[in-house]
Amino acid sequence: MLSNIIFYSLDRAIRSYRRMAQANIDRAGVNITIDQWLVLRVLLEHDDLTQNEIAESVFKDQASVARILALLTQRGLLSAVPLPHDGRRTQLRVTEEGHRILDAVQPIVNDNRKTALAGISEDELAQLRGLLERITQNCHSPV
Amino acid sequence: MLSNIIFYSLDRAIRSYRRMAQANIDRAGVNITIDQWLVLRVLLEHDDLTQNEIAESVFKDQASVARILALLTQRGLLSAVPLPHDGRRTQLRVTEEGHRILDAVQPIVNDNRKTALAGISEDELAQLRGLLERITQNCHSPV
DNA sequence: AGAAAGACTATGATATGTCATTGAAGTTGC
DNA sequence: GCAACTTCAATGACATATCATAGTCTTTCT
Repeated sequence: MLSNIIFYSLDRAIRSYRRMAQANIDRAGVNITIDQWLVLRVLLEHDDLTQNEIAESVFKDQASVARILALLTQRGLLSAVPLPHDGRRTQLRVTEEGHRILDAVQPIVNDNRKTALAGISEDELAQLRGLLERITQNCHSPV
Repeated sequence: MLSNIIFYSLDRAIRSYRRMAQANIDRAGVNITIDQWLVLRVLLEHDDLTQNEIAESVFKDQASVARILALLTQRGLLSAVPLPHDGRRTQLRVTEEGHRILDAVQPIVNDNRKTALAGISEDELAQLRGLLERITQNCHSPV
């Protein structure tokens, strides 16, 4: 049975969460994806990261980040100001509209987390986190 | 910090695993994706499922399954024989080549699992599974 | 300075995820 | 036996994941 396979359970958990999270954002009438939200949120605190740094911090590919940034900019949630000291890069600033969306989404995200983790204690959460970290570590070690 | 967010840890764990798993399959010279492998494996045991049934069993969308089936058929790993009693459907049989690939991939998948779960006890695994199931359940309940 | 090496962004190609819809085929109710 | 409903597969549209590479800009080395 697939349900015995831990990675199937993992996949199911994260996908269930993503579906619920996105559905709740959509229902609130906010037009953003959770991945875009995640990137935008990182940029709120660090506006001078390279795409690779952003990618590392949200555990995505540089190519994915590039496309997400393009969409965020195109939708006016982000502004890209050329950096004087490096012609390849830009400073990525969250716009007014971007702030509005971040503000609108934050409570939804909090609710989502509460819903998803209902009935799970702090101890269990810590254990879960620890196990996930170990799996991540194991998968990174070069064979 | 993002590392405090459980869903970020979840996402990271599953993506790390997927990257490692796919890299190991590629390194072995087998030309298949893990998602295609998963679907093919299900069809090995049940060749008369509808796309929706397959989708449910591998926790994917019907649209995703349709495309994966098209690719598997196109690559000759799967044959689609029309079902006499229902003109909309076909019987999906794993071909010789499909069997060869399944046989080649199985030991790699076993190794991957072993690598990913190194140092994690049966008890911990059971707990992990339980927590993931609870999260999945929580996310499914209608708000 | 000039060349080689490295960093950075953008983009092509392919696969998948998700929602929505279409069109075909089966089922039910009358 | 026909109309309404349901099931099923295919596909369009868009977003993301991944790998690879191109093109630009910077740094380093000599």
